[in-house]
Amino acid sequence: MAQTIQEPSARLSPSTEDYLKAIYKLEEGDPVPTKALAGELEIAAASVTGMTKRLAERGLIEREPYKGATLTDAGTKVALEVIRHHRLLELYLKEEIGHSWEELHEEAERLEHHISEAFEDRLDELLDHPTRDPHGHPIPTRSGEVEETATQRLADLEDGDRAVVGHLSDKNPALLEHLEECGLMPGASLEVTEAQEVTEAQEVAEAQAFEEPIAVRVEGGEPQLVGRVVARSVFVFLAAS
Amino acid sequence: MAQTIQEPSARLSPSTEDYLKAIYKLEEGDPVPTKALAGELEIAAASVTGMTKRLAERGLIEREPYKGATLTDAGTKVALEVIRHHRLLELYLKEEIGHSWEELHEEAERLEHHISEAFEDRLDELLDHPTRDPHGHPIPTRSGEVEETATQRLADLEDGDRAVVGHLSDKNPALLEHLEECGLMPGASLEVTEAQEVTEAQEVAEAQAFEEPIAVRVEGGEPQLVGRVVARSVFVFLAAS
DNA sequence: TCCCTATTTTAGGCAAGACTAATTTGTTTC
DNA sequence: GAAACAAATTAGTCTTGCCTAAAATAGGGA
Ligand SMILES: [Mn+2]
Ligand SMILES: [Mn+2]
Ligand SMILES: [Mn+2]
Ligand SMILES: [Mn+2]
Repeated sequence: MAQTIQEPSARLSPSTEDYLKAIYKLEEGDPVPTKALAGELEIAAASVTGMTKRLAERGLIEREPYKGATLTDAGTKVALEVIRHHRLLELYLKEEIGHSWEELHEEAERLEHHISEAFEDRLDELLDHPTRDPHGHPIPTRSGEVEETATQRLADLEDGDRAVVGHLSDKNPALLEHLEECGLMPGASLEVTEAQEVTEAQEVAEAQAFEEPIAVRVEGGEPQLVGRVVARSVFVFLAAS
Repeated sequence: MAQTIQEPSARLSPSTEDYLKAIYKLEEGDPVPTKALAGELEIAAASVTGMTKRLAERGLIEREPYKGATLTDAGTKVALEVIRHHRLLELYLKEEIGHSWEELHEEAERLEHHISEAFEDRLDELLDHPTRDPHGHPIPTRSGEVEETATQRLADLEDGDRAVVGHLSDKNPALLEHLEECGLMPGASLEVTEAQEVTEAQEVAEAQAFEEPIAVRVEGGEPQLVGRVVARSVFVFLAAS
């Protein structure tokens, strides 16, 4: 019970930060169950029980046995700081260092725990105070504000819909390569067209790779077919019709 | 005894890497005593005994009880890799990110353990395959070659000696600031002059800060007085007279 | 209401890396 | 050669984070 408040200078462990980040990602109003957290972190459930107890003692989360974990304000603050590090790093590694989609995530996943606040600030300046990472995820501000995120999937749009790409799933690097070639990058405007407008050769190729394609025209380009699996990993802001 | 050889892919812990680096730094032919290592790492001697045993089991060092530790070839390779990371990072942070002398060392000390080989290669390219870090320390090549290091101190030169600055002690950031103002940076050519050539006002100022100054003229500049303490932290290559 | 099952927690272990206190060893000195 | 002292090692603990196996619990379905 005696929730130990320690000096803020003490660096939290990478493990601690990853737990808080994972809870932040999974919580949507209600508490995150042990098993969900275990899945996200690829760790045994029993280990999560132990760790979350310690996090609760430190005042970073609230824990309801058999229910799940919720971030406290302190915990949320840490999570957002780590996410800010992660996303600034990803953008930096992509833009300035030239890392591939493949390398981006892993490198940022490690470095996010080890850069100083001064480094964070330098990156922010150097990148001209960016608001989105290369996947289109919002970069939290230093004070913890987060921009809105798209919830609609490209795969769920209908003929004639116009939209702007918000963000892309970052699960699969190969898919990101593909999307880059298609011009389906965050910020791109697009329109869902009729399937007929697409050439047959392309149709065959796409159909082999990914079933049930959707026809899309990215602004300034030709109409093209995009596989449903692919289109499901593209999140868009639907334009008011 | 059964010295476990493990797959090279397994990342070594920061702690392990710091031990190897410290042994590399302290060994000069003969084994590094427990106490010396404990001092360098700011860790209790008993802890060092325990850790060095484990390092020996892993084949990274050789350990002679009551004598000390020596790096094996495998251990040396790791030490040089970490040092390469450290020095590339220091240069990068100074040149591209704009870190201060103060921030340089600490940041590099952490990040050296966490960057990927791909990142290392990118830094190397971006910096145009540098051979020296901001302090003038040689950057080991990927294959583990290390350039020669200066051993003579500016403080020990005599009137009329000419020399080129090799490297600077990296203990004290404030001192590095001072040296930068004096133009005493790695690569600078200099000449030790007669004390009389220096103005009296400067003499007084310098004498207050650091006793028993030495008179130095850096190429392209005016003669100036440099405190003995300061001059002791500047290592030079003496020019053949 | 009772039982089944998935989830969660408890119990017990382990490795890494640190600590302090006690003991041993090596070395120097008289 | 014994005593004294410094250095090193051993012994015993601690914390963090992970594991597996066993026990407990919550909640839905019969
Ligand atoms: Mn991480
Ligand atoms: Mn991202
Ligand atoms: Mn280090
Ligand atoms: Mn250096």
